Amino acid sequence: MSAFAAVTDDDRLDLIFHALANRTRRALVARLAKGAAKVTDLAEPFGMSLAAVSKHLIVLENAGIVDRRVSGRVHVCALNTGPLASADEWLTAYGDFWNEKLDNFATFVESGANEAEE
Amino acid sequence: MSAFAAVTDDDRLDLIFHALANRTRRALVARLAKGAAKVTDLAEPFGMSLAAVSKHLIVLENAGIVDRRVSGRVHVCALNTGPLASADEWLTAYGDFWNEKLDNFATFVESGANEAEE
DNA sequence: CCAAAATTCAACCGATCGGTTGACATTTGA
DNA sequence: TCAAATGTCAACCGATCGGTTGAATTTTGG
Repeated sequence: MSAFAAVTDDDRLDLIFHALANRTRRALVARLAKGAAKVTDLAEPFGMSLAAVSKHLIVLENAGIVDRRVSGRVHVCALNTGPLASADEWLTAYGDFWNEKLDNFATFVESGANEAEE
Repeated sequence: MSAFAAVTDDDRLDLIFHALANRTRRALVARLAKGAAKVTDLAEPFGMSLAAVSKHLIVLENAGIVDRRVSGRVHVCALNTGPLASADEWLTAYGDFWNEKLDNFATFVESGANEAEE
């Protein structure tokens, strides 16, 4: 609720969905779901430079999906499920009607759907 | 399961999460959750060109989130919740352990967490 | 028949993405 | 003490993003 530089829900969802829109970052999330790990170990399975994985982790961190604890020279990363829950809430808010109005396109098609015609 | 140009789950999730990583497109999804609509009507609330909204709709369509029915010169768009459900499944697969190992970072911190040290 | 409507297409633009490499700062351990 | 380890930073690169404008295409209605 700060007066300046207000961070909106849209800002947060932009960061969260963008962070998840990359398979390397999703793999990092999947890996971290099994437990905390340091950057070097996280980078090992991927065929790319450490710097590249480091940048991916920063993207996840900026989205709030990953927490980091620095102890000495090693950075230990861990999953923060809060933002994942936010994304999940957004999805279910606009998608959980797959019970009531399931497939509104099909119903639209057979109803003649004058609503959308000019 | 075609032999050539196999489309993987990662490919699909890339498209879906990318499509949702933009607030205009999320607003379009929110709008379409209330019912099918034609492109011009969908574009009206946004302060941008029709072509821009058209491109956003194509992104959503390529992700499978939006279906399109062309009747004459109007294109009627409708939500397809399938891909939203896929994204939801991914999220819950890697996030629903917020019951059992809730906040594995906190537990990691106080446990000494030799697992991740070198 | 023909102008207007609906929409995409094509070209362009600056910004961001996802990767690289090399330099840098800090910490560790022998 | 000092080399190796850990990780980020900075600069760079080509590709993609998100928007614009203007032209093209198709369909409609008078």
